[in-house]
Amino acid sequence: MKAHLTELLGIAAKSLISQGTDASLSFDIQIERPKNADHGDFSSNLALVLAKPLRQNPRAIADSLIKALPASEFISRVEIAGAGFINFFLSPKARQAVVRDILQQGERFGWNQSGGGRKLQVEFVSANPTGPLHVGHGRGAAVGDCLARLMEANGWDVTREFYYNDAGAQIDNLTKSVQARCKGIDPSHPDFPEDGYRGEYIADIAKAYLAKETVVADDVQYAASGDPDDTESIRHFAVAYLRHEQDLDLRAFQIKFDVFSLESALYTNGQVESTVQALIASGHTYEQDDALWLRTTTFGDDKDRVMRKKEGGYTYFVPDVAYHVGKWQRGFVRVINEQGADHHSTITRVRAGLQALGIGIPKDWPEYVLHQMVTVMRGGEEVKISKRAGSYVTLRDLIEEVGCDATRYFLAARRADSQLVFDIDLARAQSNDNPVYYIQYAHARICSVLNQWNGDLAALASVNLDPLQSAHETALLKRLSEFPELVQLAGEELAPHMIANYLKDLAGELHSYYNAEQFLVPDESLKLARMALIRATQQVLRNGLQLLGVSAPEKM
RNA sequence: GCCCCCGUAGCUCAGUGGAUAGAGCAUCCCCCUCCUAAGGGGAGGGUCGCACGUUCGAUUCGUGCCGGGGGCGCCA
Repeated sequence: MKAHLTELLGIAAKSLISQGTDASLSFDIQIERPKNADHGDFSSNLALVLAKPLRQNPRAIADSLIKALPASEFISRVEIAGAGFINFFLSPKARQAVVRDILQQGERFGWNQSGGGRKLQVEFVSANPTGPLHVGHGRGAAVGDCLARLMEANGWDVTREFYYNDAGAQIDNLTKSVQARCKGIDPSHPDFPEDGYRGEYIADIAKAYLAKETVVADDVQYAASGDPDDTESIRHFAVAYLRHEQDLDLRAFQIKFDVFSLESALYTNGQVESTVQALIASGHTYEQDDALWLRTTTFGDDKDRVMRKKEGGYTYFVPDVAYHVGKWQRGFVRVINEQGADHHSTITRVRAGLQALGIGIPKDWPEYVLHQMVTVMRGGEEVKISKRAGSYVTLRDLIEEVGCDATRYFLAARRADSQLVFDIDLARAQSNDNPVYYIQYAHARICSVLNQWNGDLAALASVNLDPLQSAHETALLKRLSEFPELVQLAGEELAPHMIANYLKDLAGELHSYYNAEQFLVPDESLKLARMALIRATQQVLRNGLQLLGVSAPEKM
C-alpha cells in the first residue's frame, strides 16, 4: 500500500513540478502511518517538503497534489490537514484484505525474507561457569532468545550460541574456593581466597566433590576424585557441576542453544596460538616491558592492549579474537553478541583484533546488543546480586516465583539499553497485573468465542469481509496490518521489545472491541466476518507471543 | 579526566523529524440478566532534565551543561 501511494504521489508531484519553472527538482516521498486515526490510514508530508523549493504555501501545494492524484480503488478519500499533510483514507476493501492474508499465511504471517536465508549467529548468556545464572543473565537470555526468533522471522538462518569462559583467572578462583570449602575453610576464615566465591553453592559443590559424585552436563560427564589436594579434578568437577546447574536454569527458562563453545577448546585446538601468530605476522604487534602488545590504537582504541602478559598467558581478548575468527570461518554473515553493558570495552578490542588480521572482516562485525543493569527490588529494598558476596537472586528463583512467561516478558519488554527495575514483590503478589496476562487473556477470549461458535475455521479464509466497517473493527484491522512492518523494523533495530509493546496495543484493541460488540450475532454474514477477524487477531497474537517465547494459552 | 547508556505523568515505562506526547500501576467515578470483569468506558495528573543550535516543523538530530548508572586491569 505504501508503494502504491508513493507511486500515485510521484505522478501527481511530477505533473505539478513540470508546470513550474524548476523541472529538475528532486524530492523524497515519505509515507507514514499517523498515530491518530483521525489523520487517516497513511499520510505524507510531501507538500511540506516542497513548500520551500517551490516557494508556495504548503496547503496550496497539497491541494494541487490531491487534484493531480490518479484515482485508486484502494483509496476512499484524501484530505489536507494541519500545516499541509496529505491524509489518505483507505477503502473498506483495502483495509479488510489483511484478514485474508493472515488466514492464508497462518503462523508465517509477518515473516519476511530480508535475511535471504543467510547465516546469522546470536551469541548470548555466555556466563562464566562460576555460579548459577542470576537475573542479569536472565535479561540476556530473554533478549537474546527473542532476537534469535525475530531474526528467523526476518529470513535469517539463525544459530544460537553460548560461549563458556572455562579458562583463565576466574576459574582458578572458583577452583581455590571449592578447594577451601573441601578443607573446611569457610568464607569468614582469613585463609579463604581473597577473590574467592563466597556463595553457599560453593559448599554444595565441595560436598558433592568429596562424595565422589559424577555430574552430567549437556555434553560432558565428569566423576570427582574426591581428593581435596587434586586441583585439576576439583577444577573439572566444579566447572562441570556449574555447567549442569546452568543447563537446568536455561531449561527452566525454555531456552535452547544450538552450539556451546568452550574457551578451553580454543587453546587445545591451537586456534589461540594460530591467531597470535597471524597477528604478529600482520605487523600490528610489538614487545614492550616483557609483554606482547597489539596496536589497537590503529583501529580506534584509546590505548594499545596487552596480548601476552609479563608472567606468560594471554589476556582475555586474545581468545575472544580467536573465537570470532572461528565464527567468521564458520560463515556467519552477521554475528550479534548480546551481552551486559559492562562488556562495552571489549567491542573496540575484539573488532580491532579482527581488523588487524586483515582477512576481510567488515569493521562493524560482530554487532553488539548490550543490555543495561537489572536492579532487583524485594521488600522495597535493592537486592544486591554479587556472586562473591554470596547473596543474589537466581534466575531459577525468579522463574519459580513469577513463572516463565511473565519473567520472559518482563525481561524482554523493555529496551535493552535502559536500566531495568525488577520488583519481585510486585511481580509475585500482583502477577495478574502483569501485561503478559493481558495479552494472553485476549488470546484465550478469542479461543473461547471460536469454540462456542464451533464453525468451520478453514472456511473463514473466504468469507465476505464487507460487514467489517465499525470504528473498532477498523482500528483492529489497521493494527493487524501493521504487524509485518513491525517485525521488519524490530529486526532492523535489533529491538525485540517493540514486539511486546505491539502485542499490548493489539490486545487492548481486541478487549475494547470485545466489550463494545457482540461477536456471535444472529446476522450470519456479520457473524462470519467477525469470526474471521477475531481468528486473524488470534493468529497475530500467537505469532507475536511466539517471537517472545511466551505461550498462548487457550484457557485462563 | 575519558568512553558508553539513561533522564518523558506520583511510580514503571512506550514513543528514533510531524499534527492535541501515550499505556500500565496508583487515585476517583461508571459498566456483568449479555461470547471469560485476568475485561471495558471515563476523570484528574506533563516547563518531554536545562540551554543554545539545525529544520517549514525537535521529546526525537547536533553541541554544551546538570543529574543517575556502567566501564576505563598484564580480570573475564
